[in-house]
Amino acid sequence: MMSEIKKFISQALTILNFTSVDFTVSPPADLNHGDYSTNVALILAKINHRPAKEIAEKIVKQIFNVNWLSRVEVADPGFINFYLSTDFLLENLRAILKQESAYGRGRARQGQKIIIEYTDPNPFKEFHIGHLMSNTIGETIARLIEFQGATIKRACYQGDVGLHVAKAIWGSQKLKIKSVGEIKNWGQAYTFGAEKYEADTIAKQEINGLNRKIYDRSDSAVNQLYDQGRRVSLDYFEMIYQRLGTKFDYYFFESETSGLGKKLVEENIGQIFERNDGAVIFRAEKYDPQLHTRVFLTKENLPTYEAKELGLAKIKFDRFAYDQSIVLTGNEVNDYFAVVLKALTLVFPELAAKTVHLGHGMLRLPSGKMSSRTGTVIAAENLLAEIKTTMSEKIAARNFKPEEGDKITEAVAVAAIKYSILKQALGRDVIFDFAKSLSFEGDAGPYLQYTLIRARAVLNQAVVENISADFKQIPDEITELEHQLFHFPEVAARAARLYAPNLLVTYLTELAATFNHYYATKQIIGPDTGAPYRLALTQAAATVLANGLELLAIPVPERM
RNA sequence: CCUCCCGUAGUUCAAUGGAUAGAACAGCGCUCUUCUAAGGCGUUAAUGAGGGUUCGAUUCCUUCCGGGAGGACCA
Repeated sequence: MMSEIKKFISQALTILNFTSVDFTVSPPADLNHGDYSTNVALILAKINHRPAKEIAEKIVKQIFNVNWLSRVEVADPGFINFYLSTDFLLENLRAILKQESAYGRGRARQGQKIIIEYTDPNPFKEFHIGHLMSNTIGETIARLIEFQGATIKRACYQGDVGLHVAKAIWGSQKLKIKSVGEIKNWGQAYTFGAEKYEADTIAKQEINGLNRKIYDRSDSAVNQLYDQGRRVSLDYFEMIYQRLGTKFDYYFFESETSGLGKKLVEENIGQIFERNDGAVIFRAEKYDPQLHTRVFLTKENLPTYEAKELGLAKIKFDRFAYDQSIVLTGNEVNDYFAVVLKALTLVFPELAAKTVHLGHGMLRLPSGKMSSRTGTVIAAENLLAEIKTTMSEKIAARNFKPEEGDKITEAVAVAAIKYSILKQALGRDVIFDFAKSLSFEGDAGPYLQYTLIRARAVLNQAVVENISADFKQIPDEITELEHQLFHFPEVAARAARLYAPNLLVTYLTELAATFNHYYATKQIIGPDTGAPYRLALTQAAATVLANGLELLAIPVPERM
């Protein structure tokens, strides 16, 4: 509808002999100002030295016989507001009931092949709340883009070689850990190894030696530990992905990108890269003063993460010939990813042009940054467990059977943490407030779940009472709900275009509030003849909430 | 020292250069003989400071103040 309105205005401008200008048509922040609003008159006012309202009036007079608009009005200081007609909005409700889970789909990415990399935990190390954050955001962005018609491949890139692996294996040897089949023992082994590496020079030498053995696989005892630890880690990650609703299509490992990365750098020494003090470096500041020099091959002739990233770009493309490659990481690597991307534009210009890097913020606790190096790391699993424990007390009051109660706590815990991550703009840190996340009131994941479950409860009750949704008896006044439901596809499209899940979260929260208000003020299954229409509206609201929660990858229990 | 990101109610967050800067939590006061009160209704409260661009600035530019991240052989 936005483009139709834009077209009407352009035509009006031609008829009125106004110069064509760049103007916007968009839903205003406040739906009381119409379903759409344009600033065209404000822009023309200056050029034509006439009051904006006068110009707006002239434009409005040129717009007639549009059956999907109920009115077009001019508002101070010169906005033109467009209100959709009741008939049009009712037609949309019918469309929602018909399309169900497909309602809201867009075509902005139709036919595109997109690969998105996120989560990226390292085997042998903890899957901490930073990974939880990356997974949550990445999964939602993947779903948003998929909803716009793209073919999406989800990728996870994992560091299965390198010093952290040597630290973990060294730790497991020193601690004489017997059951290396348990993930928690590996976390302990890594922490021990990492501490000693910093504090003890002998340990440091041993770990460095071990690192070489791992790299060339020359020691069968080490190989056995390595293989077992890697498998345990990967299996464990898989269990978490299942809880969070992610299914990866591709797994890439540093052990496979390092060879190609190294080769790509070596082939371009003298042109793109240069030798310096024994290492091979890339002077990115030569191309952009905001960038800096980074090492791609160390003195030991080992590829750094930067070099591996070049190899990874190519390996991804060979696996899936993408139109776009999205890489989601923590924003602490923003500057350095910019350097890598610059190098990539010189090595593979066509791949670099298709690559987008997104940096998300950190999940912080009131005590500060979590880090696996300082030992204050919080495992994602522990955080979820903590939330579940607190919640189970609340759930107990509701007398669910233990099995269902556990399902509910799981779903609500996932919703609580995911919501707090997704509700804010990408790139901003999330201060995780236990008390607030556990309160489950107001602006939170469980609020959305609760609202949907409640709507469904009404619909179920209607089945029991044998009343079905219908459009025969339309009320004189429709509510804000009908308007909001219409805007869902636009919000989903915008959230996808801007990689901004928070826009969808805000929309869904507002929609839930509107529905809850409706629920509180109207008896949906009431004694009057209006029940069928109210059920249709309830059904539509439930559908949009469900579709939205699906995009956020927030599970919805049957009851709560 | 340099680069990047960020400063919005007491707190945690929103806001596509637009209209009266939205929520939630905390506080105060209401609200279940009706479909789930994890709900609804009311109420107090904010753009770090100064310049600039603009019809219009939380948003763009600039200076300062404050916080965070990064800056050669880890990632």
